[in-house]
Amino acid sequence: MSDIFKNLNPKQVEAVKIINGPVLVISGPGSGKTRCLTHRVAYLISSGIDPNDILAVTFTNKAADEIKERIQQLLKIENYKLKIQSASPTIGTFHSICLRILRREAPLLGYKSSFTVFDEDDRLSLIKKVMARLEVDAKRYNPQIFVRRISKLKTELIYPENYKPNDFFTRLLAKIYAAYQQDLRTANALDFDDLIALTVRIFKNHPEVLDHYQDRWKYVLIDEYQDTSFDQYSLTKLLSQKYKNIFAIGDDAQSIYAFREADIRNILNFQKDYPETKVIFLEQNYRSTKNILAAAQNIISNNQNQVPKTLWTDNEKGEEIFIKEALNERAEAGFIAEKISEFAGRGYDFNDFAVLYRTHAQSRAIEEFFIIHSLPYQIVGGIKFYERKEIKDILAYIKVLVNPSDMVSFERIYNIPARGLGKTVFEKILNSGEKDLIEAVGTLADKDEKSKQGQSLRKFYKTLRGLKKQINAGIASLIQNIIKTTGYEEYLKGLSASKNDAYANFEERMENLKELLTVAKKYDNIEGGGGVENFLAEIALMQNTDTLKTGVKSQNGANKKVTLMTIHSSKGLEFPVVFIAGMEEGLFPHSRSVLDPQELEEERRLCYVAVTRAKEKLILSYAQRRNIFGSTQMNLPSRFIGEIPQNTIKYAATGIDDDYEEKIYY
DNA sequence: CTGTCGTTTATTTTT
DNA sequence: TAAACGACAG
Repeated sequence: MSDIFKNLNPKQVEAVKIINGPVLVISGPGSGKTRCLTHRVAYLISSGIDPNDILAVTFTNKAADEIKERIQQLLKIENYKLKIQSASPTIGTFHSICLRILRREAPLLGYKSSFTVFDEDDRLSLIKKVMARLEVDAKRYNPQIFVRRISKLKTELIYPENYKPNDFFTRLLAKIYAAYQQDLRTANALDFDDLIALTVRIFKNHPEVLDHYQDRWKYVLIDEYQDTSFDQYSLTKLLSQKYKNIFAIGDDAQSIYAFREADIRNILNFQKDYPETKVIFLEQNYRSTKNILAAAQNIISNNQNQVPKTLWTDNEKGEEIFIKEALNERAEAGFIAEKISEFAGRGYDFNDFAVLYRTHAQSRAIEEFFIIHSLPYQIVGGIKFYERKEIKDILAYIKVLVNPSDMVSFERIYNIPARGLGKTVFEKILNSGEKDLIEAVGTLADKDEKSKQGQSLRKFYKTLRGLKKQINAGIASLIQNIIKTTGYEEYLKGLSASKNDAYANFEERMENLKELLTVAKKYDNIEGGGGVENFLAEIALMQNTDTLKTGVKSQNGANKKVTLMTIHSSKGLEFPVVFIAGMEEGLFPHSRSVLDPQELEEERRLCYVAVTRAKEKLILSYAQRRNIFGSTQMNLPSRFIGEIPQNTIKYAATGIDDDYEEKIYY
């Protein structure tokens, strides 16, 4: 029993031990948030609570996996006498948990349980289609605007039937929204926002269903509560309404996703929602030096909208925060590269370094200088595995086989590989009135047996029918069959042969398909894996290969790399040495945010997140001039620099060794 | 279908 | 500046 508390400080113990009633844990950066959460779950189980009664919700798959793993380890150590062998708590992302609920309950809303999940791409394609149909000029109105607005409405739980437009644009939006939602229905598909919002709708409209899930999960834990949006907030509130055993953990100061509808008020108002709440502050920081922590603290203290708290640490004072003024972004990049080379010789590995920036565009200059200095690096946030064409193509085939009403996926594949079918035929198939698009192909083929096109249709029909039969024969073999019977490999060969497609070479694409096969095989091997539908859905809810490859990452130092990424993607991570580049007014805080006090506060939180990633060394830099969209801008140093206490700062010498441009071009 | 040309637009993105 | 997209010609 005692092992659960062994590595916890008194505050953490307190948070872990309160079993009943609402608990809010405000957990500062580096204060052991995940530890607190996982130990709490372990403690609940050790106190005799049925693991089945526990639900833990996270935002990312990565977080869910980490929590699962750590709980398992804890329970192994504790070696409980309990039934934990057979039962385990439910741990997953908001989306995956709602997916599971909807697989059972979607018929209540008139969707088939086998519904497809549309990802970001599918959703955009569908919006474009809708706009074309309604003759909305895509030049005048960027389709993305509608995607965003609709997404926003859904997180506010507003659907077309209760949306009240009030001017020309919103009337247009309402029209598109209604058509889009209708099309989703026709396709028997849900988008990401639907997963949450429709679950909430079911809970609201069907009290008996809500009651069932309230009893199913009597203990609800939510990670990163500051990042919840209104729909997610509503969901957790409904779920925990009956037993009120809600445990929310997070840090208002690290709320940086307002632009994705995260609403900081959810955490700020938690006590209003649950008057019985016990609030616990985790303020001891185990990560950073005193200097770094002081800097972070001073920066964030300039925000009005926050829960007051005082972080402290037993760590040593550490070095001063290093600030470098560079002539331009190239000089800045050169400085960072040289510093890393210098430190790397003194006991640091390359993966001890992170270079953080506000915008992706900043990575280019840095990258260039890393190459010049032969520094190994990786950029986080590049092309996502599942967004690659070859992966999307094959998945689209599977989607059509599973859900022949999915016109978005069908549109993707009807002429890939090229089989002489054009847009006109596609429209015909779509407007045939047949719900099953595969059958529509067959019917159309029957109509004209003779023509070249008719024969092509017949062949396509046969291919799809043949594949459909193998749908339950294992996902891996299904994929192999798709590649074989459609001639996809030859198609890829042809693609890479056309000179324009330089970077997407054949071998690389085949490698990616192999990777997909590996995932599929893994999935096939899970007993009761839930079949193709769930394979597709889970993939839709998963972004990077990294998520899949955890554990494969080499630990042996063979390929240690400096990490380059946006501050947003650095949340939750830590590094011994952190560089924050582009500390300039207009860039950070971003010019789009400086006018609105709310947005400025979010930028400040972003800065707080960035600074608190650092364990030992923190190096900030800014450029006097920066090339931005072709023209040179002169920016003042970021106001955030001025919010750091002077006695923790050391300014680097400027001027003398700044001529990096000369160094390259002489 | 493919390539070219002009136009547009450039913050962050857990699902 | 440059890259991404869409229109349109071949």
